[in-house]
Amino acid sequence: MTEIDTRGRILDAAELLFTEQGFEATTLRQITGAAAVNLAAVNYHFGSKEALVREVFRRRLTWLNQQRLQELERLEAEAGGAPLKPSRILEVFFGAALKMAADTEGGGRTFMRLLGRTYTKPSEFVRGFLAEEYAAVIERFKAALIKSLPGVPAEEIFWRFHFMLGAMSYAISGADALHVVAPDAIDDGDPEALHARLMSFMLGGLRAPLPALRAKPAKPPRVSKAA
Amino acid sequence: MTEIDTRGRILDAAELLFTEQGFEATTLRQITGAAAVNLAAVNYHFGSKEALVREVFRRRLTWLNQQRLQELERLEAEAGGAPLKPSRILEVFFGAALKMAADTEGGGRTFMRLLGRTYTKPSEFVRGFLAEEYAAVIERFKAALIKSLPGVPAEEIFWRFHFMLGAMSYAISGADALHVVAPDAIDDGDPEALHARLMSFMLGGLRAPLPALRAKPAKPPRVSKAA
DNA sequence: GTCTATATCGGGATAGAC
DNA sequence: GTCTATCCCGATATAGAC
Repeated sequence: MTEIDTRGRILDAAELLFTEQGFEATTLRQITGAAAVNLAAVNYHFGSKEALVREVFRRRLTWLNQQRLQELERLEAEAGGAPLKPSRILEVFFGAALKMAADTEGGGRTFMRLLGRTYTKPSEFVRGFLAEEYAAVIERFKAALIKSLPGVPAEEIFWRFHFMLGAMSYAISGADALHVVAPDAIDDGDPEALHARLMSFMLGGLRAPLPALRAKPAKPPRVSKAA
Repeated sequence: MTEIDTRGRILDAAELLFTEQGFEATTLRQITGAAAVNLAAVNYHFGSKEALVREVFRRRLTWLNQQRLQELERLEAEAGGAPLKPSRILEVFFGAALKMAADTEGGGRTFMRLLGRTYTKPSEFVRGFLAEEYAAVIERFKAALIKSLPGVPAEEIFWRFHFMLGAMSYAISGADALHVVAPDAIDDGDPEALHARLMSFMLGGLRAPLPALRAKPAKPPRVSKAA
C-alpha cells in the first residue's frame, strides 16, 4: 500500500510520532520501528536525529509558505495597488494552513498540529530554522495587513496577528486540547465548519475597537521608591 | 535569599526547567542541580518524576481556578440572576490568568507559559489530571457565557472560548513565539497593555457575526464513488 | 544501501550509611 | 531527611559484514 522509499517512510513515521509525543520523548527506535526500516537508516539518510527533525519541518513548511506567497501576490496583482480586504488576506494566510490541516490522509493534519505546538516552544536548534522559513511570508503579510487597515497602528496589527496564530493553533490541535476542557467532545471532524468558525472569530478580533492603552511611560514603568 | 525548603526549591527549579525545555528533555539531575539539593531528594519527596510534574501543576492550578470561581460567583451574586456582560466574564477568566502571568518574580509567568503549551499537548499522564482540575471551572464559565449571549449557539460559544484560550496562550508565550515571526521584537514587557490588547481582540472575536455554516450532512461527508 | 552488533553515554530509580 | 554509590535500562550513534 505505502510504496514509498525508506527516506519517506522515516519522515512520515517521525512526523506522526513527534506530533503525538514531542521530539524529545520520541526515540529513533520508535521511528524506525513504525517505519519498518532498520535502526541505522536514520543516521544513514539524515545524519542525526536533529537533522531529521529539521527535515520533517522543511519538507512541508517551504511548500506551505510558497503557496501563501503565490496566492498573496496573485491577489495583489489583481488589485493593482489598491489595498486588499482584511478578510481576503486572512483567507490566504490561514486558509492555506487550514487546508493543509484538513488533509487527514496525507499527514497534513498531523503536521499542522506539530507545527502549532513547536511554534510556542521552539527548541533552540529549530528556532533559527523556523525564523528563516517564515521571515519572508510574515513580512509580506504584515505589510498587506497594515495597508489594508489604515486606522489600526502597525503594532496593534502585529499583536492581533499573533493572537490569530494562537487561535488557529488551538483550532487545529482541536481534539488534543478540547478534550481537556470539554468532557464530551464536540464535532471537530468538519474542516469546513472549523474554517468558517475560525475566520469569523478572527475577523471579529482583527476589526475590534482599539484597546484603550494608557500612555506608556518613556521607560521606567515602576517609580523608584524614593518619591 | 531564597529561604525555602527542599521541596519548594525542587518545585521552583522544575517549573522553570520544564518551561524552558519541556518535561521529557528535563532530567532530574538538572532539576536537583539547579535547586542545589541532592539527586535522591526528588524521589524522596515526590516518589517519581511524573508525580513531580503533576505537583508542579497542581500547586498553582487549584489556586488559579479557585480564584476564578470565587470571582465569578461574586459577580453572579451581585447580578442576582441577571445575565452578566460577556466582557465581565472574560475579564474574570482570562484576567486571573493574565494576572498570574504578570507575576514575573514569583514564577507565575513561567508557569503560565508552561501551562499554555502543555494544554495543547498533554502527555497521557497529565491529561486526566488537567481535565479534573478544569472540569468545574469550564462548566461554570460556559454556562455564564451561554446565558450572557442568548443569540449565539452554545456550540459556537464553545469554539470561541477555545480560540480565546489559544490567543491567550500565545499572548503569554509572547517572547517565545513572537521572536520566531518577528525579527525585531515588540514591547512584550507591559502586562497591562497586553491585557488590554488581548481583551479587545477576544471581545471582538466573541461578538463577531456568526459564521455561515452549511447545513451539516447527517453523517456521510464523502459520497460513495458509486453514484 | 541495508543489516547486526556494539560502543558510549546519560537517564530514572534505589539501597543503605549517616 | 539527606547523602553516596550503584543498578539497570534505553538512548544515540557507529563499525563493519553483507
